[in-house]
Amino acid sequence: MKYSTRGPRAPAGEPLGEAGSAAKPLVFSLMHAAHTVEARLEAALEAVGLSIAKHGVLQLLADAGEPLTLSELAEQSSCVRSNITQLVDRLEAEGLVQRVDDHDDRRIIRARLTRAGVDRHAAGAKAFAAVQAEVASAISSSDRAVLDRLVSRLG
Amino acid sequence: MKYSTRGPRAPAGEPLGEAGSAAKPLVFSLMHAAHTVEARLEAALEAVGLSIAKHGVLQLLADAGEPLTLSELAEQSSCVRSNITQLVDRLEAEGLVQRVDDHDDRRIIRARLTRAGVDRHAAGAKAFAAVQAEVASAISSSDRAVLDRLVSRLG
DNA sequence: GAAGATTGAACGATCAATCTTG
DNA sequence: CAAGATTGATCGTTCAATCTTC
Repeated sequence: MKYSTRGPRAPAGEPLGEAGSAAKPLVFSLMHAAHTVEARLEAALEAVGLSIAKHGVLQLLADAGEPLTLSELAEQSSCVRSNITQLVDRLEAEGLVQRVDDHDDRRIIRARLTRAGVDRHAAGAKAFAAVQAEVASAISSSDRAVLDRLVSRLG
Repeated sequence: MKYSTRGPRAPAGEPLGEAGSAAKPLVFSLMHAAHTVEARLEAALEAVGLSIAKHGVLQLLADAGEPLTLSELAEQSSCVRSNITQLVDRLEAEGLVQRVDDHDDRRIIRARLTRAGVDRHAAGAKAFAAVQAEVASAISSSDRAVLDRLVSRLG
């Protein structure tokens, strides 16, 4: 979910004395930062007709360089299979991917990038990279180190 | 959206030479950290029968200490009004809030915490605070300062 | 007409249940 | 029965269109 960016307005048992240090809980700072970045990614991708989710699937297929089964896509996206079913439905409706059957195992269905899908992915990757660079430039490498430590402690 | 936690497997133009420093783009580190925290919040709230969104609304009502109009809830939640309409539908169906009409202006509808809503909010706030404390304890105050700077630069 | 709320459609996500194939 | 994919339900979110009331 898109957690509200504003923390509790008047935290119940707010410990006074930290007046100047803006005691907004870490949790909110973190989520606010992440949502800001996500919003930028969404805006950049929207300009080329993609969502983050769609770009994610196209990226996986482009990286693989060959069609992937829907289960593989689900696993690599860390989501459930039914999610991919629907995402691929929409991508297919837009003509960006195509379902292809496996002739050996008829349970298996792969998603294949179409010509349009390859093009769209290229545009998406460009937009995505631009945001990434923009964000990276706002952050010093020492800040980055802190963030990495944070991630590893939280993960 | 719940952005995939894993960055690009083999970034296109990956600049070699930073081998040891795990060159996963900042963007991914940040979102991964945020999603980890969000997942913990979700799990903690689920245990008391709440989602992050529902807890958010209950929190606003509890903070206000009085019924709020649906528009006020939407504004303070940074979401569109229709979102609140449906959220309040579900909260009302669960008996946690109640819609109350305004007798002066018949367009206005307020959400009021029920007794059960007050109790549920208390449980949610406790669960929420526990996660907050847990996260805070994993982070030094100097790291916190970095994160705050990050937020302000990104916002 | 503008404001407050609702409804309907769509997207992205999850879960449970089902269908088909192995 | 397992595995792969789909369907249907629900949640949270947005947007566009509508209804009622000011």
